[in-house]
Amino acid sequence: MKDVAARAGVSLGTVSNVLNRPELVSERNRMRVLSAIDALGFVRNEPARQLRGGGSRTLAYVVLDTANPFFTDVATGIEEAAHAAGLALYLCNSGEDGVRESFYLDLLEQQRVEGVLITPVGNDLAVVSRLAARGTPVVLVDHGGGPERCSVTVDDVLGGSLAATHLLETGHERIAFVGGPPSIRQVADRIEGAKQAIARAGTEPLTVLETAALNVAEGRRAGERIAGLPTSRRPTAAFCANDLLAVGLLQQMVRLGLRVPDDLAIVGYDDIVYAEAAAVPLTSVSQPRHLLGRTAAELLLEESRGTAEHVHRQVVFDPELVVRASTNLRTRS
Amino acid sequence: MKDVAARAGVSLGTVSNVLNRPELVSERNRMRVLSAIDALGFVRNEPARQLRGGGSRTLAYVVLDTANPFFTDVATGIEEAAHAAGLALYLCNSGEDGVRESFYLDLLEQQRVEGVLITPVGNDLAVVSRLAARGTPVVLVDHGGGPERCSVTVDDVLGGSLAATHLLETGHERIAFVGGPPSIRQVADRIEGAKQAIARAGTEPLTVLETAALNVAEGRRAGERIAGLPTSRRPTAAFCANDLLAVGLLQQMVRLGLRVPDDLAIVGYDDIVYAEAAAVPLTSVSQPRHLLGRTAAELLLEESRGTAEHVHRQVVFDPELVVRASTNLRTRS
DNA sequence: GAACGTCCTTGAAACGTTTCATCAGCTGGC
DNA sequence: GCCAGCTGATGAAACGTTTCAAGGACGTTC
Repeated sequence: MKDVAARAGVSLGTVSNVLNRPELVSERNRMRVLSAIDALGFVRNEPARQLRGGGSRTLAYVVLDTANPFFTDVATGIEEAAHAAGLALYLCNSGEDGVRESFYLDLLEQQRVEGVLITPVGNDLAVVSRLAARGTPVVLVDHGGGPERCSVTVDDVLGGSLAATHLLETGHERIAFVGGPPSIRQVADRIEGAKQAIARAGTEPLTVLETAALNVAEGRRAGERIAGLPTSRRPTAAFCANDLLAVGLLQQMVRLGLRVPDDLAIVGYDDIVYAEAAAVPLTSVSQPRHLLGRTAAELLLEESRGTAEHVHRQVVFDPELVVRASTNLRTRS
Repeated sequence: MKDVAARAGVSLGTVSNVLNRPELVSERNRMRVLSAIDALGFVRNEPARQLRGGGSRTLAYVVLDTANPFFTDVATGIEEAAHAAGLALYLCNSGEDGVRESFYLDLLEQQRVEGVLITPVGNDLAVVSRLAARGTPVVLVDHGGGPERCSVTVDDVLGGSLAATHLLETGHERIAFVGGPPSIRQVADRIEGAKQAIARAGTEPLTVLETAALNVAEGRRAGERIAGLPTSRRPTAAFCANDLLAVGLLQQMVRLGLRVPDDLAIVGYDDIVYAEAAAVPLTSVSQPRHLLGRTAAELLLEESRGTAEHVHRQVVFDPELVVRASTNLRTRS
């Protein structure tokens, strides 16, 4: 910047004014400074700027798993809102690793970002609380955090209930839940919702087929277990904790010669793009991913800009059921 | 930091030494400083640190599209290498938007990151060149950029050739390519490779079914077109520019009552996790995504740390064919 | 007991901005 | 011709670190 000032024949302060309050500078000097900047290829030094001025104009989202399409859609929603407010968004991938998560949180705090959005790895929010206590605004995404924190979630109990209700209405009385481990809050809530709906209907209680993880391979394994049951005890419908499981389950059914939805109806969760693209398009519980992200970003902006007393809010969205061929007998070819 | 020094009863310099060269400080003072840091909840101010010291210990990857599993896998590879070198990785999503891309590049340059990895939006590398010319190390990912730049790519001509050769070897003589627009370098190269293989075999020339984009919906549309052809002119095999197209094509075939691979064999590209999970598991050309990312990060580190004369390298990986049921008659149920 | 090392600690300078009080030069009014 | 008021430019201070030359305390050696 010193060089720019020298080349334009003005003082340091004037260059700074051109950059920050151009209306205070005369036309002539503004031009000279701008052309000097251009000629020298000058690039503002953001760290120095921040040191003096404050704001970093940057938000960060610590993602649980970038490989999961659900989270990347949420991230897109966040970015949209951030961009509208003139802020940049950095994505950090914790990869479900608590150590990496806190590594990134430390870094972001040191970097003095304007605020942090996070889908935390576990249920222990100690690191997050520390961050917030020291003054960095934090919003939890797809994870509740009590009244002293902003959060945005989707009602998983309702989602479970929607799925089970739909299966009951299409005539199923023997329903299995496929998913796990139940220590994941989302899984537990979805089971709970399904159980409630079934209790209301008064039919046979929900069977839970626990899986070790929420991926395609586990879905296939669950498919083997279901197919191995005697017809009399085999469920006529399966509600999967997410679409990856549902896809695996569907694939295994086809392989073993069982028909979907005739022999087994399937409901997934998340409504990822591949759910519709499956050979038998999957009925799935859809979450407003985009809106989830956008709302989270807006809460964060509100918290970070709100001068003094900001009221923490916990926003809960409702999921929706998307019915497709995997449960709908009439649309079968 | 001043407060910490005061509370510990030492000078500023000593606090800094505890943080950066603890071996120079006496046991007693080190303890006092550390406990003062703890008590005060002191967090290093990274911008100030950078202003004085230099390095930002941060890399960034400007991703073309975070919703595409291919790129998130590449990102995972990058992160692994960055982490091993003690650096953090920020992900920025250009979302195939040139304006956003250059917004992020500017920001990263101002932020003085150690280096930038990028999968550029278009073929115009002007912004990238400017960045590099000013001294920020840049590595292109999945995009070639001439000898004056480091880049990491996969040989798409070879990939196209592998796919076509496999189809020829399994007895197909009427092969269609599904994909587009051909202005995308990857698409053009894959067509080129397939054409070469077919020319070598001397069979009927490749038909190209151009699509407007590389997604599932376009795949379904292509499926309609293929199914609509009279049997005598209908291809017996389709090579799709990526797996999303292949998934859509497969789905449409099933819907319209055509069998895969009997009536139409299908080969996809990218080998995304959903390729294996399709109801008829897809044969696909697999790219070493993880390795691609790791190598790119290593090149960047080499360039950013290499003191003076760094030789730009263009690394090209070979793709591999993964054969599954969508082309392999023998494994059909 | 003086001279010399070793080991720690210190204070000041520097990094590249922004901000702010001050000042120079003009214009216009009387 | 003088002064008030205004516009625009200026230089210095400040932001929170790191680094480095210099100095202090203490122990060892002759």
